Amino acid sequence: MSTCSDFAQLAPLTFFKCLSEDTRLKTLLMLSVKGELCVCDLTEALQLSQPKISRHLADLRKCGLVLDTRKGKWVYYQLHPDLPTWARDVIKNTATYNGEYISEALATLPCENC
Amino acid sequence: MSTCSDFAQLAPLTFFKCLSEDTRLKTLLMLSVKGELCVCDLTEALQLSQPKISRHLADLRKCGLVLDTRKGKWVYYQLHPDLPTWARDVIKNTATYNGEYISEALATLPCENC
DNA sequence: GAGTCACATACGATATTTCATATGTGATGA
DNA sequence: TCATCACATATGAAATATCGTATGTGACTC
Repeated sequence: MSTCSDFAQLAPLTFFKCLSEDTRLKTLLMLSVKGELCVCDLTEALQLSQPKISRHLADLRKCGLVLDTRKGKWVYYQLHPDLPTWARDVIKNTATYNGEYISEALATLPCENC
Repeated sequence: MSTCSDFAQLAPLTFFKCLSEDTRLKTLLMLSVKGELCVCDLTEALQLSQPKISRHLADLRKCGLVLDTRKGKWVYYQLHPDLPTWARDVIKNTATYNGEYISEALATLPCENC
């Protein structure tokens, strides 16, 4: 997707473009459920190449949907704390009402608080 | 976008792909606010060519997001009554919290119940 | 039934997105 | 400081989406 350097408020179109690709959508839903995941978690859970995951995470970062935090060698991602409420709700509700869409991916993750 | 012949429940990815393009997103938000609009209303409000509007409406139809009803020479569109609640809520809340995104387009419509 | 209005669709051309592969970068540890 | 691990980015090719233009279709009017 196009680099979305939105300084202003998150534009709805920008937001939904981020949700319109399988890897990005699953990543956001999983982050909503799990709170925080590192790149290798996502690579493992979605069974995809590391560059592919990384590229989509970069898109989400540029649009302000996720926040990355380095902890030693690992980089952890979470939904951005400044996400507008309406957008956060879209992600949360989508995860809630479409459990089967991410259940398989979630199953491969170490069960921390599930 | 690809033709989405989803027999099953509306898949979240299919849904968000429909929302990921300017014309389609504005159309859905306007239908959410106005309830029902004909093709010429949308063409006028969005200032776009008739084939362009028509093509995007066809996409939304094929994905089951809108329902069309012919009334004489005119074809009226509405959000599909069978839309899952979570999907309908996404559209409604997006319209509510992003009024400025469609306000200009809405302003050109005859004011019926605004 | 000929003309017109409102809308749908077909067809290439163009633009955008996505991807695999290769390579770069920062942190850690020997 | 050299190697390695975890991750990011660059590049060009391939797939997908979008568009303008032309044309088709159903309903109404005369």
